[in-house]
Amino acid sequence: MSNPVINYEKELNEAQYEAVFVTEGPALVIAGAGSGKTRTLVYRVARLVELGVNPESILLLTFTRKAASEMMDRASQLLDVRCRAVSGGTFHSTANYILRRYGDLIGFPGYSIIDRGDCAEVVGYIVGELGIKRKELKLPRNSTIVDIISKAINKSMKVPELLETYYPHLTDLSDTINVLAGKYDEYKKTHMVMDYDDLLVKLKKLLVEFPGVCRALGNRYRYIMVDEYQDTNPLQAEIVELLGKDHRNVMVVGDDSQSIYSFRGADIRNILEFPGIFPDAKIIKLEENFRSTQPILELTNAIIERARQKYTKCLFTSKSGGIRPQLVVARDEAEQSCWIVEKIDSLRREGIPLREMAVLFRSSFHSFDLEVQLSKGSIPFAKYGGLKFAESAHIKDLLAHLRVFLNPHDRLSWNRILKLLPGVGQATANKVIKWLNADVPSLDRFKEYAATQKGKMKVLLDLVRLFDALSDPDLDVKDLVAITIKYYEPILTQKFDDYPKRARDLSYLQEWSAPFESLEQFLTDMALEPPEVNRAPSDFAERADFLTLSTIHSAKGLEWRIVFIINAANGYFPSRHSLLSDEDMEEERRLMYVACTRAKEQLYIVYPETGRDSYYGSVMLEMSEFMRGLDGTLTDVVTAAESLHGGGRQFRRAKKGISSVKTSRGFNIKAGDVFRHPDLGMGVVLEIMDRNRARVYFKKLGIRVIDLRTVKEGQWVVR
DNA sequence: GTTCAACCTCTTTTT
DNA sequence: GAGGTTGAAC
Repeated sequence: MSNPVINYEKELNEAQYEAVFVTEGPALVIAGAGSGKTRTLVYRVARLVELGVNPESILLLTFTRKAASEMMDRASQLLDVRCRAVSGGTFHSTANYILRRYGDLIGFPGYSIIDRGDCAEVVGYIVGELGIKRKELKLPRNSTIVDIISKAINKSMKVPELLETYYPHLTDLSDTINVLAGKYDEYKKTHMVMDYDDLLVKLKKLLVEFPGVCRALGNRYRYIMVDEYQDTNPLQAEIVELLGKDHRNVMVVGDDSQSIYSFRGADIRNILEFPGIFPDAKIIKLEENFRSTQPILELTNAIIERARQKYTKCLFTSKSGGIRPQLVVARDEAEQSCWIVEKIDSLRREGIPLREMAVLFRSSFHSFDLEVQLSKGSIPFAKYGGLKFAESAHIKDLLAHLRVFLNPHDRLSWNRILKLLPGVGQATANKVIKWLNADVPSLDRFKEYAATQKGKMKVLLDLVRLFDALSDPDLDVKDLVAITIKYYEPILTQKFDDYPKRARDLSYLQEWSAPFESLEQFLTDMALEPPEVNRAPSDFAERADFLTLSTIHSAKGLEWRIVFIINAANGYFPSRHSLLSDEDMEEERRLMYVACTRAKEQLYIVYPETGRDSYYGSVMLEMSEFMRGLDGTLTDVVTAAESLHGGGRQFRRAKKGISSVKTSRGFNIKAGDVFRHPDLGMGVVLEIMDRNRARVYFKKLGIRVIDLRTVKEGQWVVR
């Protein structure tokens, strides 16, 4: 504790200082993008601990565990290690922590947590049990049914009511889906499982029905801070209210113009109505932007000013200078990817590390093409968002074995692992599970069953051997994972063509499991806060410096010197699902705002002029409507072809008139000609550089400069 | 009756 | 790519 006293006045601006020093009573901090929100929270944690508050009685609720743990690290550096002891995490992990202790009061003495995929499987199982004719009824996919059930809970609506508003085409199925929702709930109760929503629902139930527990928890968490409050749902708001009602030391921090999770039930009204719940709440606005340069801020302010809903603040910066955001028009997705790769390469050569750059997109599949091109261009990257590591088939396979080992009641996992055995399909799996459930299911019972089997069914003994190996009490979590991997590897190789990649994931999983003290903790954590990278750089050299690819949702709260936004075209971003609803379009706009405000120094917004459509083939696209009217005024508009290779110089030259050239072999070549090179394949001429050189875009290799003296006339196909 | 390979479609965002 | 569907092969 030898750190010098923190100089709050020097290190914070006025508004931040005020937020840090309001240590008692309710407070609402409206924090604009890049206004030092995290900094403020960190200093406030340090301040409270400095004042002698027990760190464990500070509850810091954030959107991801990583965010909480980074804040605690920074506070520790500022003050001392006591800050590491702050109770921090997501709403869900905090709910889990509390329910593990008090769950028996509401009928859940123990439980496992199931993810969205598991939920869908439960629904599928129930549909089968009830003998519902999927096709006849035109029942939507299981995952859609789960979405409906979850949305109903998060928006506090009844299923039929929700269907009317959000899924009008499914109102005919209202009764069926309602029945399914009921059965689904029953299943969870009898099998002792909770989904993500349950964690919040059950926590609230506990707080409401057991005032004593509520008081005890309020007493334990004397200082509550909630980050990203604009993205909480009404259920979460009620939980905060219940926990804080005695001491009222509740500070919520957020930005109404960055609310991007309404699809998950988040309600922007939470933040706007906070002063209604705590009428004496201090309202503090952080409006100075420390992140972006003036031209970027001008663009982002313009984007959000055009929103229908008026927001509560206006950002300013004292930073001047900086280059204007660039709006880059590419011919198609291939050219877009190609441009990004080249641009990143040239920035890297200028000495900017990859870790200072990010490519952001609306939907995770938007980056597929780019991922391929980056790999070809030897640019290492990590991808965030989209299908999670923990949700991929091979990881779920592996974990299912451990889940059965821990809890033989888990019928979903039994089903999964049995079907992995050769010669075992759904019918056999059902038979085994039925037999197991005729009595109390246990590993011994399974062993008994396997022993009686003959012929093909002897493969069940493989599983028995696995469970025997896992039963050694001296093994730690990492050993258990290692043994299971060894068992699973032959199945993996057989099942997946891309098994080397997946095998790497498995060893990564093994690494990840090492610090856990119990299998239960490990499995809970995998459901609640799994590793977030879903495509990590493959080797150690690459791990030193890599590019970030991320969905905008996963980029929340982060910043980079250079940001690229791709596929900024109507239908992609804004998403085509949102085009018909004003409300959804408003959220898309906020999403664009979040994306652009991630950039500190340079911002590139890229879109392709043509796209692929499964019905129409090639289609024309238009620039994202959030950029309309801002192109050319607050952004520079360039085409990808011009901009490549520091295109300015070549662009001028092209303008001067070299658009066609007579080669030394005596025939004319012009930009736009399609051409077949004997070694490089099909290409299109982008630009004639001089008498002897042209830049050509090859389908296979991207852009290459070729020597015109070497080409023969017969190779050209004039368009 | 059962498994499994080959085809199809569709792809928003996440704790 | 993952989930669903279909039909051949056991």
